[in-house]
Amino acid sequence: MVTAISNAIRQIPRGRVSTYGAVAKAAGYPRCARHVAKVLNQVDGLPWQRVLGSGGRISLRGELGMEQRFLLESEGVRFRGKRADIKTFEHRFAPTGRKLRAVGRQKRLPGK
DNA sequence: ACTTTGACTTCGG
DNA sequence: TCCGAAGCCAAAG
Repeated sequence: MVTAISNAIRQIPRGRVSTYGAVAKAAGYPRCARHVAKVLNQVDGLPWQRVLGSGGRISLRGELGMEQRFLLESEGVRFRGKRADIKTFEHRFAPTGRKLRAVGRQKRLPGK
């Protein structure tokens, strides 16, 4: 799993970004956004700066956050205030037909 | 086997 | 738009 997620992250090309949730899903583990974060923190050699929170927000605080933003802008990713312009720069993962955990899970109770 | 741990996400206010 | 609460889930201790 750590491997699957790492691979997914490595697929994000320069000048593009993705989100924890999207990466998790692409790796075959929807709803495991937090694990993506953990992997980014543990495994090195990954383009960590290309993974953002939902909506293109940067989750890292302080210096690290600043650096992430700096690196992304260097790659050409533009920001709108606090968010990356995810609409135009989000990476679309190749459909690797991995079903693993993706199966059997339905949407949340419409209740509410 | 149980508890803690995340660079999360969505929703209501 | 910002904040807190609740939901989520595999890995590590």
